[in-house]
Amino acid sequence: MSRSHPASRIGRYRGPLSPCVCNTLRMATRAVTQLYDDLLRPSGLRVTQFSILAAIARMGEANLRRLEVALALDQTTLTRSLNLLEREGMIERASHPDGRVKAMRLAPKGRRALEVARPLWAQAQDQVLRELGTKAWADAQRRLTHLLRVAVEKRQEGGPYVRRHQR
Amino acid sequence: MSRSHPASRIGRYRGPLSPCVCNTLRMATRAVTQLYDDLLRPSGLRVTQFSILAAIARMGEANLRRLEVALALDQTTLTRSLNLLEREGMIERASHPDGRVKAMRLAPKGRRALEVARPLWAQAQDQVLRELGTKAWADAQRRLTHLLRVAVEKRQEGGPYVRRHQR
DNA sequence: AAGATTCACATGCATATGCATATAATAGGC
DNA sequence: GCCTATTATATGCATATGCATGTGAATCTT
Repeated sequence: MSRSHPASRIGRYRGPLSPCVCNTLRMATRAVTQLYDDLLRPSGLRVTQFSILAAIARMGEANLRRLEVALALDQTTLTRSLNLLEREGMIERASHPDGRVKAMRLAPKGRRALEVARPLWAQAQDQVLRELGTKAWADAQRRLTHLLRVAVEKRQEGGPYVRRHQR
Repeated sequence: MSRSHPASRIGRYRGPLSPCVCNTLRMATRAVTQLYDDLLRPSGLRVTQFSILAAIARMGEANLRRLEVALALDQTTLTRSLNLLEREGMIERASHPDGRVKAMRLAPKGRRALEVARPLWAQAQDQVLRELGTKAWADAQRRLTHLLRVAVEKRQEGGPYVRRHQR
């Protein structure tokens, strides 16, 4: 198992891996994503897909705009992710009066997958919270959510280097 | 600028966006990455590339294994990222006694790009730390780094659902 | 109601990410 | 030294991500 060796070296490392907030977040996110994905594997869902399905389940019926807001995920990414989930039979289209809107809801297969995934997700969540501490995470979550809001607001203001296409 | 509208809706949202640690991390990481990338744009580097170049600069000379450990980034991802940086002329090969090792170091162009990028990175870092609070971030970083280590250790132990290829 | 504008979504392109596996080179055991 | 195991990196495949832009449908303006 050669792939496990560098892991053990990471395991021995002490001290901050990088002073960059973004890089630290990216590193932690990669590792945590792998942890969730490992545990979710029997459900056939990755954590990214699980999050989207769970969001749709919460909303009952969803479209790109609402999901873009709820998941802070670019619309163009969502278009493709939803197409994948639709091809897999996890979600299906729902009719909508506005001809522009592509409303989607859970399909039976998606509902079943979600039911299988939930307890697996809970395991991953437990493992992570045990390490972070529930209280510390509540605090971190507040701060990350605040940061998320601010970052989004900054670019909507349009800073000097935020290139957007204008018409 | 239609792309900015959903952003403004995210801006109005209050409360936790998701109870899932992984999803919260992913959302925050996406937003923060965009903030850094926006500011880094004049340097021609994305924050992912910046992190790799900075790591190589710290090491002086690097190979995949060392970077895999330092960046907690899969070796196969690094192979491709380094190829891109090499094609761009940011890094170059350095000779190495072990014929298997692909040692790399900064090329002049990479050194220059890094110098352009550093103050831009500092701006992004400042903006983020101003929101998070330097002290709170120090705490969060400790926890995230700990979590990273634990997540990596968990999969090196090989949990029930961690499929690895054996020979 | 026609024309312009806005809105919701899709597409082309490029990078980022990781799993499963392949390949090449070194190290070890005999 | 030879055969095998290990190590370092690469490749095939698939998803994730976002920028720039395209397309079609609703809305607004006059």
